[in-house]
Amino acid sequence: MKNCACTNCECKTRLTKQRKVILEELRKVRTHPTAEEIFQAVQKHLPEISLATIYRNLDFLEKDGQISKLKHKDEDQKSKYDGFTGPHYHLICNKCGAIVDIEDCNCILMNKKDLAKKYGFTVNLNSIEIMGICKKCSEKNLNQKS
Amino acid sequence: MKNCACTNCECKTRLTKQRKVILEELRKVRTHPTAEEIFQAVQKHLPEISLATIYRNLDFLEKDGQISKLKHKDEDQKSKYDGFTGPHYHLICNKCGAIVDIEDCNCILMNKKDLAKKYGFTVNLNSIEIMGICKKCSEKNLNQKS
DNA sequence: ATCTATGCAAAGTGTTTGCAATCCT
DNA sequence: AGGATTGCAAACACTTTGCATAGAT
Repeated sequence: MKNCACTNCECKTRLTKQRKVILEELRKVRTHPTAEEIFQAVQKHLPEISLATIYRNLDFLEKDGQISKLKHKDEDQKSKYDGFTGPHYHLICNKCGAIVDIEDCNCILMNKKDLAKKYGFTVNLNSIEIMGICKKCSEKNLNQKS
Repeated sequence: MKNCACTNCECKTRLTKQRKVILEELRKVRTHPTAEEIFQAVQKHLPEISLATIYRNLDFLEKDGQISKLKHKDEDQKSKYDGFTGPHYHLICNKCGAIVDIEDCNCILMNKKDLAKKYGFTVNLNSIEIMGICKKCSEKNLNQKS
C-alpha cells in the first residue's frame, strides 16, 4: 500500500484527509463539477476546508494525472473537473452547457489516425471537446418554433 | 450598401470607426489573437481606443456571428478570437498552445453524421476543439529524450 | 436631434499566493 | 522532527460595467 499521494511513489507528497476526500468526491460522480461544487461536497465531510485547498489539490491531482480539468469553462467562467479517467471525450452543448461523456470512441479513433498521419497531431482522447447543440436543446428549439 | 454594423440590417447598431478597424484587423490575420493583441493592433490606427471598447465590440461581433471566440482560453486565461468564419476546426496543442486550422473536414463530417444519428448532437463545425500534442512538440519531446 | 458607442476608472469574479500554523510520515 | 499542506486573507488578472461625453445616422 503506497503512502504518498501521487502516482509516482518516489515523491514526498502526503495523503492528507483533504486530498483524500476531494478525490473521493470527484470519483463518486460522473458529472463535471466546478471547484465551488466540489468545495460544497467536501465541506459536508470536512467543514473546515477552504476553497484554496480545493484549488491546490485539484491542481495537484490534475498534474499527477488522477483527474482531468476541462479546457473550456462554463458560462460563469468556472473550470470544470472530471474524476473519470477512462478513455472518453465530451460533447458540450453551447446552449445549456450539458456535457455528454462518450465512451464509444470508434469514429474518433478513425480521426485520430487520420490526424496523426496528416498533421502529426497526437490527439489526447481525454481532451477532445466538440461543441454543438445537444439533443434536448435541438428539440426545445423545434418546439418553440412550431 | 448597408449602414448598420450587424448582419441583420433592421437594427440600430452603428458602424463606428472602432468597430470597423477591429473587424478589419481580425480579418486580416489567420491567427487567433487575444483581446489584448487586437487592442495593440487597433491602437496603431486609433491611438485613443480603450480595451473596454475592444471587449464590447468583440462581444458584439461574436453575437452577430461575424467573428468567433474560442471556447478554451490560453495559458494566461485569455480568450482567443477568430476572424475567419469559413467552416474549419482547431487542433490546439496542450503544450505550446499552437492552434492549427483544419479546413479539410472530411473525417469530421463522418463523425458529425455519426454523432447526430447516435446522440442527437449537432456538431458546430466552427466550435470543435480537439486537444493534443502538435507535431513540433512531439518532435521536441523526442529530441529531449534521446 | 437622438440615442448608440466610447473612454475612463472602478468594480466584479474565478483563481492564485504569502504566511503562520497544522499535521502527515 | 521536518517539511509538505492547510486556512485565511489579500493579491492577481481578465473582463465587465457605470457614467458622462462623443459621434453616427
